Amino acid sequence: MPEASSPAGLEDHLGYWLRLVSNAVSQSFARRVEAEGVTVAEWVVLRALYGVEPMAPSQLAERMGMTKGAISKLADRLVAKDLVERREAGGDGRRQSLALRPQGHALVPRLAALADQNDAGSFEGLAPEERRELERLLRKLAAAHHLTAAPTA
Amino acid sequence: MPEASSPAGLEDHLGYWLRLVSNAVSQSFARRVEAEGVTVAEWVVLRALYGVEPMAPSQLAERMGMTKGAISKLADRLVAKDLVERREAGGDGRRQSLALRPQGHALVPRLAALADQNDAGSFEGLAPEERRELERLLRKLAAAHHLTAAPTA
DNA sequence: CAAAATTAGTTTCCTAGTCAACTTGATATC
DNA sequence: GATATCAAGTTGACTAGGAAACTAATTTTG
Repeated sequence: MPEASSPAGLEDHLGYWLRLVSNAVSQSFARRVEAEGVTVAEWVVLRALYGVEPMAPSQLAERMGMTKGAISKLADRLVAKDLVERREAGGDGRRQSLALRPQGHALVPRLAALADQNDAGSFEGLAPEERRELERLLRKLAAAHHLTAAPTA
Repeated sequence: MPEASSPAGLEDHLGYWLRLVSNAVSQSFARRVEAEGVTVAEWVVLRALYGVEPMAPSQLAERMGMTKGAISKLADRLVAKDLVERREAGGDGRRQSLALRPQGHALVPRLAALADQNDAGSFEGLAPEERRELERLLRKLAAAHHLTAAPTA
């Protein structure tokens, strides 16, 4: 606990530790997936599109907590890499839907393996029950903040 | 648990939940400090310089896990805002040191209060003992990854 | 002590986001 | 049915950071 008279320090905030560890884990994962030519955000999109019906950009934006502008550019990059395909959706000329192309579909399991490895490496410092507890706490916070996030399932 | 045959989903990774919650907490904090005209990274620098001897940019870079290039620009912005001062350090013409200017010093307690509020709001979904446990786990991970981070003390 | 290597910080180019203005298509209202 | 409004996506200006080339000052080495 800090002295009564001094302002709270960085280390006194849970948010600080969260950001510190999260950034390290994400950077580690970014380095891994870079070898497959994609970014973390691109992995999230690819996985979200895997094994489900084609999805609207706006839906992705909501799930990923990104703006529609960001998704638009992200989709551009994935299309340029031939991993994802844009289609006109339904009768509505505005709506489109994004779907995996074969190359993108094939990539998902490899990226998932990298994610598995990264998780294993990043959290090996915790005992199994600690990992479970961490997950429980994080999920609880996500729920409390209505971070509905990726159903992928 | 995912089916044996399907690749792991986003939700199956602890890193995913960590990033999700961390981003939400950081964005929330970013919105708060914006009212004081600074960014989260700037708060970290200001707090790190508060109540200690002037510090070299390279030292800050290491503590914050940022490149020296990033710190150089960050320092530029803080100097432009008159919150921080650059000095030539010691006899070595290369080294410099960064120190708070009065305005910067005065700002720290106000930003610390915002950080307190943000932490309170972000983690109110957890019981006190859960918060302590989360902090313990995060610190343990930080230590395991040699994220020595900010001593501020 | 001159030349080479090293170190601290800066700068340039690039990437990936946000925000807000814009375009275009659909819907609602009069 | 013309017009106003709304919704989906795109675009452009801007921001923050990383990587690597660069500058300048010090230190090491021959």
